[in-house]
Amino acid sequence: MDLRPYYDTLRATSLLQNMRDDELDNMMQCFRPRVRRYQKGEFLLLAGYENHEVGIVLEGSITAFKNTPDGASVAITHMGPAGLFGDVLSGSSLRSPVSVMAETDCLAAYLPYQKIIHPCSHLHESHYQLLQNLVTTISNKYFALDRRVELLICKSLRARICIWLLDEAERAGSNTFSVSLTRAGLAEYLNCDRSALSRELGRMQQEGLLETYRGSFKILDTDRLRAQYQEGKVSHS
Amino acid sequence: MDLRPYYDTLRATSLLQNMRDDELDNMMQCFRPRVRRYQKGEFLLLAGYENHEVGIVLEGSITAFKNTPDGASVAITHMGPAGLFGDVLSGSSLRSPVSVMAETDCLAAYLPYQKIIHPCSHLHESHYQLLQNLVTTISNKYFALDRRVELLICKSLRARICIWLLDEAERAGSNTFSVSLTRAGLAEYLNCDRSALSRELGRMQQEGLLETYRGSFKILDTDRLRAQYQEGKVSHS
DNA sequence: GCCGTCATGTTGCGCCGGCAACGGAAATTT
DNA sequence: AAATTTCCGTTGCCGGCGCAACATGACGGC
Repeated sequence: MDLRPYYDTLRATSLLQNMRDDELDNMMQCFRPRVRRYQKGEFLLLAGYENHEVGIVLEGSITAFKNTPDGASVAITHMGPAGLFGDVLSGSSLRSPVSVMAETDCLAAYLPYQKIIHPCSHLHESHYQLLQNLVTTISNKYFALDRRVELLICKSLRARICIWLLDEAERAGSNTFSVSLTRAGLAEYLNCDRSALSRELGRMQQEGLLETYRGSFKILDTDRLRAQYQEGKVSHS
Repeated sequence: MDLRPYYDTLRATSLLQNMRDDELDNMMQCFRPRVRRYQKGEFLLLAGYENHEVGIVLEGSITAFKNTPDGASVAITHMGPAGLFGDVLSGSSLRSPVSVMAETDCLAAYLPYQKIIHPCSHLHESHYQLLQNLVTTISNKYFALDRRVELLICKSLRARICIWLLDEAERAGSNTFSVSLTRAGLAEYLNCDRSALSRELGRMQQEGLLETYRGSFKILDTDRLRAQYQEGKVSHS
């Protein structure tokens, strides 16, 4: 299948960013990516299986989640076009801890990992870039997870909220920002009960630390937030 | 410096495993690794700085830790000869979240990341292997961290202990195993209070789930352990 | 309009687990 | 072997937060 119509999408991925058309031509010729269309609800990747392809979302959106052993499932990420999945996994020989499902009807392309890691004899300069991008992508996912751990080990809910607020404000580059997360979603990320989150946010508003309505937040006192984060850290004796 | 005396150590790393002598010769010639000796207490890597080398411990041992903003520090890992550090970091443009310090007098070699990712023109087959190893190494670190998150999001201490026990038993390939962790260390990993850990382990012994003395553990009822892990998962509503 | 659904706030109860303090065993030092 | 330090278990206290239950308002479909 000809992927030219999707070159802009490909270039939007962290793996293939800034690649020229002719470079992409070469790569696609070399990789011969598998392309498949999925209906909403179909699985693109099943937990428990090995995987040796890097998936790229071309159209529609997908969701990744873990199956908890009792049958329930916990959402991990949602991704739209230019989203990458299976990237970390394909470099490992482990079985996938996550499943990936089509959130809407969607289209995905798969690059064989072996071809990425073991480029064909007539190497192009761009292939080095691809390798570097792969490593960078995985590394960045590692650090994102690391940040999550940093958050999770905080013993007080207040501290976790503070971290999240400060992080989010930094990302937005402003003390006022809004997110698409629902309260329940935020509670899940912060690993706490939804009502407890509401309660704590309420308290923090009373104390004049911030204002919030639905998905929008406004930090009023950054310094005090930072201070409160220190207190509620780990300590455990 | 001639690294031949350390080839066996190099081969013990996940990065350079199974490389033949002549392959290592070629690589060392290509990489010209920096080698440095450190005294106990010296820093091999400082938090807050970028890093673009992969460090390999040749002699002695090192420890990696995070500086918490209030000056304290939390240990992350200890590594002896053939340990790798800075590997995930070097692929990213981020500043290091961890510092690495010499735990004893030690010797370390550094491979320049750019040379690893961007092999010289006369490519050797072994270099592809190296690249693959690099990706695999980073991926594995990712999944180790992922496992940690899995553990941390369990709301009950009991569930966290169960996961840890089951994981450790699987790793040991036996229901009886011992670890070098101290109780305090285990408590830190499980993100709980040391006394709370003792209390819970005591209860679990009373219930006939396991026996433990110091660093040695013996699982008596794997099934019940697994069942208890299910109950104390996330749920949050 | 009316009704069902979903997102959010609120509140009382109860318990898990953090914390501090102590005592004893084990390991290490002198 | 005495002394010192580290490690581990135990226990009482009580506060944070999970949990369930309910109320409210926003949204959308009929």
